[in-house]
Amino acid sequence: MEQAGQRRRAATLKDVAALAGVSVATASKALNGRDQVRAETRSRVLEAAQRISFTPNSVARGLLAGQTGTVGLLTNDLVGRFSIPILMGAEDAFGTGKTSVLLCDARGDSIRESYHLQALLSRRVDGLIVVGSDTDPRPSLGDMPVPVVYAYGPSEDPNDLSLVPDNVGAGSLMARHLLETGRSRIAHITGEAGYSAARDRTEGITRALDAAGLSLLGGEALYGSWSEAWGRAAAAVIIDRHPDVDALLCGSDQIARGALDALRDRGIPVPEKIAVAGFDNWEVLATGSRPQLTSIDMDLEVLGRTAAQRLFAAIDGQHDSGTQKLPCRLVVRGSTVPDP
Amino acid sequence: MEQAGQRRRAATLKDVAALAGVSVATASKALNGRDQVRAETRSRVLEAAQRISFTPNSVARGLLAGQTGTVGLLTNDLVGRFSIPILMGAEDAFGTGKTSVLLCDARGDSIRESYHLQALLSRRVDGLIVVGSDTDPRPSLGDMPVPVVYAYGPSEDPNDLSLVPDNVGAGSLMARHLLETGRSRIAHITGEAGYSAARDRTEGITRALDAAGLSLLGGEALYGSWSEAWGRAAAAVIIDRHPDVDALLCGSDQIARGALDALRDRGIPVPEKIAVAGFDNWEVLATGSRPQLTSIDMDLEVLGRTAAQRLFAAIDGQHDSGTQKLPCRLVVRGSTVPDP
DNA sequence: TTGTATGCGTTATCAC
DNA sequence: GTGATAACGCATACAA
Repeated sequence: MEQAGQRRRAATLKDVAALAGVSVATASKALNGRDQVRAETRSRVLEAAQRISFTPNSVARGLLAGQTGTVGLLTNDLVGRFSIPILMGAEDAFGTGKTSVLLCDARGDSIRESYHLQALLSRRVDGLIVVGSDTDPRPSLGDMPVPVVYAYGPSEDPNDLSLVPDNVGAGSLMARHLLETGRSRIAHITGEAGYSAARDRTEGITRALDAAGLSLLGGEALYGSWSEAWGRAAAAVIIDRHPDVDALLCGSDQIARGALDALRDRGIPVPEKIAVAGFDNWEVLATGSRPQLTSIDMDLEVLGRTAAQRLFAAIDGQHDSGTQKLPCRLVVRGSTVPDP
Repeated sequence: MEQAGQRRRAATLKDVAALAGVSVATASKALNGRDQVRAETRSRVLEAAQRISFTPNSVARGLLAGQTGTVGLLTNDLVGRFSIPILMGAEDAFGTGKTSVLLCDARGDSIRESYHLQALLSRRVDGLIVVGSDTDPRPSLGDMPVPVVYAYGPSEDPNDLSLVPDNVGAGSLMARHLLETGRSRIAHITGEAGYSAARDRTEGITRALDAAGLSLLGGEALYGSWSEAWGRAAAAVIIDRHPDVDALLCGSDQIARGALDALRDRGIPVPEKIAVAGFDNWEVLATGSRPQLTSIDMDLEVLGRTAAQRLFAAIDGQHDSGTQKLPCRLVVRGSTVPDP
């Protein structure tokens, strides 16, 4: 540890102007491509700016314009794997422009959340994206001085704009895939019934089976936890109780991995005898297994990007509201269809 | 979609002052707890601020103070699982104060990186944390107008301050654990040799074995890829070639999961006959397996927090440099020691 | 105790 | 084409 030499303060427009021998006004015009400046002057200014590596202070610019070019992203579960793709999608959509993302993780604590909210508001973000930790509706932030878009977890208030994955549709999509590939005795193992994601997927599955004149094997879904251990246990139960089962539709990739394990232990070939499918398309899990796992991808990056676009629109004055469902995508792998 | 009603602009100090019937100066003093203001006046101002829910504009404040209270976090691999804990740690350390994090993901593209860097600099961040996508040294950003701390992936320039996990130490730690629990015929399956993390861990392992008068089974590590498939394949090879192996020390939890699978296929009991261990302590993988996986946790959240603290110190003028290694932590589970 | 004036860095509006 | 000046919202030195 040593004491630092005095760090040079960043160059300002005044420095550039002085170096180029013009006024700040002219320097500003030259740098911003205004056409009321002589070519020779402009190049002189540009060169000066280059020389002292001038970077315009967008804080000052923001103060003047009343827009900071920043948005707040308030998440509640950064560790979970759902926030990240959303964040990336949003960052992507903003990144191409000149908007930066201020990230806050409230860790599911509402005290922390309001604290962070305060900080973001005081930083005068142009808008907010609130990312839920699950798809269950959450309390609205209420009336905010800037537009807000809720992503993944919707707001309870229908006057807010929320973007969520269409889990019901996802369930139907997967069920239809299994039906189309010749399965008819389909069991459904899923996570905690407290999660609307679990219930929605189950509903979608049930509907699709219904439409085909079928119902779930055993009459209902097996709710448990979002873990491999539960997948193993539930799969074992189902196999014992319904030896003629031909598909294990699992509520998450973790559960599906557990189911695959259980089948392997019993020497039951997948997908030949029993198909296995998951949700979330968590690459590492889905592509690491034998066989690889058919899954549903919620396209969260698209969701994040869409949220960013909607937020832009809202900042532009386009008010919108309600909970909008975004489609999910089926990813077929070897666990439901034999590899060629 | 409907046109929004005019959104009310945020309240300013002037509004508060007007409402309280004082000057902005007095209002400012009252709100900031300066003691040159009459108690009655202060309460009048506070009440006015409350009424119109005034939030001080920290952009304006930052312009004045020359400090924005924001730091940039420049990562190169948000999808990967290493950036997030670091980010959380940093966010945690900052969050308790009044610093906010501007997040940018360069996605490993240096064009994108310099673009984001420019944006952060123009936003006048007080400092930067650069998170590498792996532990290999990366080019320095060079001379920056603000302090920079490199986390996870060190800078090539020793004049920069870098914080990295001690992978050599981690390797030794794990090897010693295996030795202490009675293993001596230890094979090492790891990822791509191009990664310094792989080489460092191998080195640490080799050293520890050396100190015990032993060497790796087969004489050297098996380099491959960071995947379950490789873990399965390599484990199979080792078992065939060295039937007396008593430990498979794997370079990542994914590889270890593959190894566990291969052993299970052959009916070899873990840990009774062969111990299996991984690195990274990726909870979902490590706790989902049978038996659960002993692993090394790089304590990345601590690393992120430390990076934030170091950055604070640097902003305060405490210059520091060099690549500092942070200790890793052994997490013992059932794959090396029988469950009680 | 309170108010006036100044400046932070930038852009826009107006004179020149 | 160029330059002086006001304004953005706030905090502070200084005057009253």
